[in-house]
Amino acid sequence: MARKKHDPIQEQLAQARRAQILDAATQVFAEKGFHRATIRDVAKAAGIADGTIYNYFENKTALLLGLLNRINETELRGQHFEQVGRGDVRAFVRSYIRQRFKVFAQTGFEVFQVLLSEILVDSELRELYYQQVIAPTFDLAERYFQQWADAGVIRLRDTRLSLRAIAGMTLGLIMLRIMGDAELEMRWDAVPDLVADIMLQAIEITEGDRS
Amino acid sequence: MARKKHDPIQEQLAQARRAQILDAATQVFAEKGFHRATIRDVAKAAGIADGTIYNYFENKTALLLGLLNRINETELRGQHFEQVGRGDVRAFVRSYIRQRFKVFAQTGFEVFQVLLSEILVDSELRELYYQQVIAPTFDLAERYFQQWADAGVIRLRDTRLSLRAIAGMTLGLIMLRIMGDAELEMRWDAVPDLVADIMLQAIEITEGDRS
Amino acid sequence: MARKKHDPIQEQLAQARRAQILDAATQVFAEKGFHRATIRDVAKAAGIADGTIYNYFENKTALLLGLLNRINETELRGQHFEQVGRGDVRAFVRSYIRQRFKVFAQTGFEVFQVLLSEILVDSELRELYYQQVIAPTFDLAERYFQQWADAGVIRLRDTRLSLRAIAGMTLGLIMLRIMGDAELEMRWDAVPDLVADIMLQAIEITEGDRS
Amino acid sequence: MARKKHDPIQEQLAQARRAQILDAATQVFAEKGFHRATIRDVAKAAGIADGTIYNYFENKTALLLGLLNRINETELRGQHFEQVGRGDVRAFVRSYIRQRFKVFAQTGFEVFQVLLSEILVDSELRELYYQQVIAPTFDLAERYFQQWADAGVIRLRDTRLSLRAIAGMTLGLIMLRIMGDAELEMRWDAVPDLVADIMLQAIEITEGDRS
DNA sequence: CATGAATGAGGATTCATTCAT
DNA sequence: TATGAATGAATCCTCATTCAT
Repeated sequence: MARKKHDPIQEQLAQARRAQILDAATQVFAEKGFHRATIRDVAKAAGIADGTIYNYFENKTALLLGLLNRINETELRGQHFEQVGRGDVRAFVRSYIRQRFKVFAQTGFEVFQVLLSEILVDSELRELYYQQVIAPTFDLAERYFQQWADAGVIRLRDTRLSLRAIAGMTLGLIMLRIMGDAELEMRWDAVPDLVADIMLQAIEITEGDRS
Repeated sequence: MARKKHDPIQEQLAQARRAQILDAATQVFAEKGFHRATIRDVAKAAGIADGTIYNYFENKTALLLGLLNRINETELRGQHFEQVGRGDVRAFVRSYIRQRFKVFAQTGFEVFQVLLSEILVDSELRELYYQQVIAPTFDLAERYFQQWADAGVIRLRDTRLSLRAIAGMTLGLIMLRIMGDAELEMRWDAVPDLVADIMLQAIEITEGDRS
Repeated sequence: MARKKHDPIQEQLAQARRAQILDAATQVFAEKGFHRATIRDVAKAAGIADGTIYNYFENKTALLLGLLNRINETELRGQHFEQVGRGDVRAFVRSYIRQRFKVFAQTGFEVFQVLLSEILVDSELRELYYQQVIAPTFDLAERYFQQWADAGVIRLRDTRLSLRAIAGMTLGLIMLRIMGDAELEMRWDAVPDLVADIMLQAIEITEGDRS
Repeated sequence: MARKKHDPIQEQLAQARRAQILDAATQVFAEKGFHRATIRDVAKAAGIADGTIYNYFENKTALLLGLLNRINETELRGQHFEQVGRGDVRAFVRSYIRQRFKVFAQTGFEVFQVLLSEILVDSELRELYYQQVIAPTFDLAERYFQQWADAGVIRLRDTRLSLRAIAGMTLGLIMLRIMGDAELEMRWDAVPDLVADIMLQAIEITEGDRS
């Protein structure tokens, strides 16, 4: 009668099972869409019984939230990065953008496919995603930009809007790629630097910074 | 029994009814999502009976295709524009971008909300959308850019990819707006010119053109 | 496009269908119990499709409430009787009890079987039943008894409790019969008068009334 | 491996566990009903794991039978009483009825709630209950009554039916109380004597016996 | 014996679609 | 054409039961 409730081994097993289920859900949802995919599909993909899923997730919707949380964690791990950039704005921006794209690649496009799809038509999920993922990123970035603008390192007419344009560019590129654009699929590696370049042009770095 | 099939009045009525149903579908799908929304929801929103919908659309999926076709038509009407721009690249780009955003506004964000959502997880629809809407736009734009590049009016390292970046920016901004970004909602009117500016910077117009 | 919503013919058809479903539900529930019986069982017994039931009843539980309401209506129709008894207490009581048993017979034992079973373990239904069926009966009866007691026609130490004893006797006899007591099944016709007799003895009618 | 099977200590422990489980089952079943209550509910209420229940009971239904058996045992212990009454019929009846109610109180109303509910819709359980609990009681009582009737101590037109009326009264009062009748709950202590009185009136004790 | 994760059959409910009126 | 009642396939979820630890 070993007390199992808070046994760290049990806890690890449970976490592994959750991950296994979420992986299966990602694949299946990306393929058939959240609604067309059945719990049985997910269970089969995970190699477990239907009912088992409910030992780890309240209901089908909770699987989506599970995916969202996972993204959050990945994002947060990615954010540790902040410190990296000091000194050179150009270097910082390039490095930051690259970092972002690395995080996306880690997360996997399928997850975005699934989440974005639902986010578009589920207002609750939408708000959750916006609050937990989009807004924090914007806030962080805005602070940086403002700092640089105040220091005269960059010139930027409309920080908030420009920021959204860049973020939108990234999001849109991901969507276009998901939509199957051959060019993007083929040359995805070139994308981060392109985005960085466009961004750098947009923020008009002053000469003084260049030297 | 007068043959009603090709009666132009009948035809007009039918078109009106189709439009009425698609409008209702757009509203309902945007609110609840394609799958969560029922045919009954659509029928109620349209003020007709469930069965009536099936006199105008094969099945539920056909409603989505109906929306897609409508977009196509709007887009095509928008494309008439082509001729407008000659002469000045700057003016042309600004005018083109404005035109695009006007078309989006006409189409209505809800339609994108619905279509994009399904496009992300329905490969058939995705291909249809890509072939019918995205690809033609890219092709057209590419031709223009190449033309200018060849004429030395602009300098562009990577036409195809840059193009996708700009298109992605537009798409991404629409998505961010759909997601409820307050800044974008508030200042949507300023967005087209911002996009145009960033685009113009990206394509590095040569000095000669400016004078 | 005859407006069907409030068409009295449609209304009648709907009522008939509801009755048909409730009849089927009664049979099936009585046989297998509310929980063991499936909606499919009920549908089959009613000769309709599963889904059709949901056009007339919100859910499975609503079938129970439907049965309860039906009892109410039968009871109320039975209560019209009130006027009957005047003058002689003995005659009144006998006639009243007989009337009650007639109503029970009309309602059918199966309905009680089903309802009582659930009432015992479903507090909501229990309260509903008590408020709608039991309490009104008690109130009415109490008023009569009190009236007679005040007029000195009967002697009764404990009106409220005695009343419950008599009502309990009736209820209990029904239960014993449902339980399959052979004696009661065989001689059910003799039961009303027996109950009336015991009741009459219990309320000790004074001599004056007898003459 | 000491043989545990017939170890009296083990046996006692097992009995205790069975009792513990049945107690939990009674509470849970009474609250939610047999079907709505889950094995997990019972296990939690008993403070043990789901699986453990199956070491003591074949399946969920066996829990009901376990409750029934328990009632039997209580009843049998109560029946020891028989001897008490000799001599005076009045005293005997009062004492007997009181005894019955004491047994009911011991058993607990919840158990009746649960069992009666299922008995009403489960024919197997119904027969079991009738054969094991009701019938023996009737048989016993009938013999007494017949004996007294033969001895001329009481006058009774219809022994078997009257008996059922009295038993029904008891059963019905219990049901009314379960149904939440405030009067009965408040004055339950007065009930046994009331029942006894009504019963005594019903059997018309001859004068000779009174002196 | 005790545990509780895993199982998967079973059932309530929904909803796209049909069709008689 | 319009209607909306009827249909029944499809699916989410529950939960009794098993069994490896």
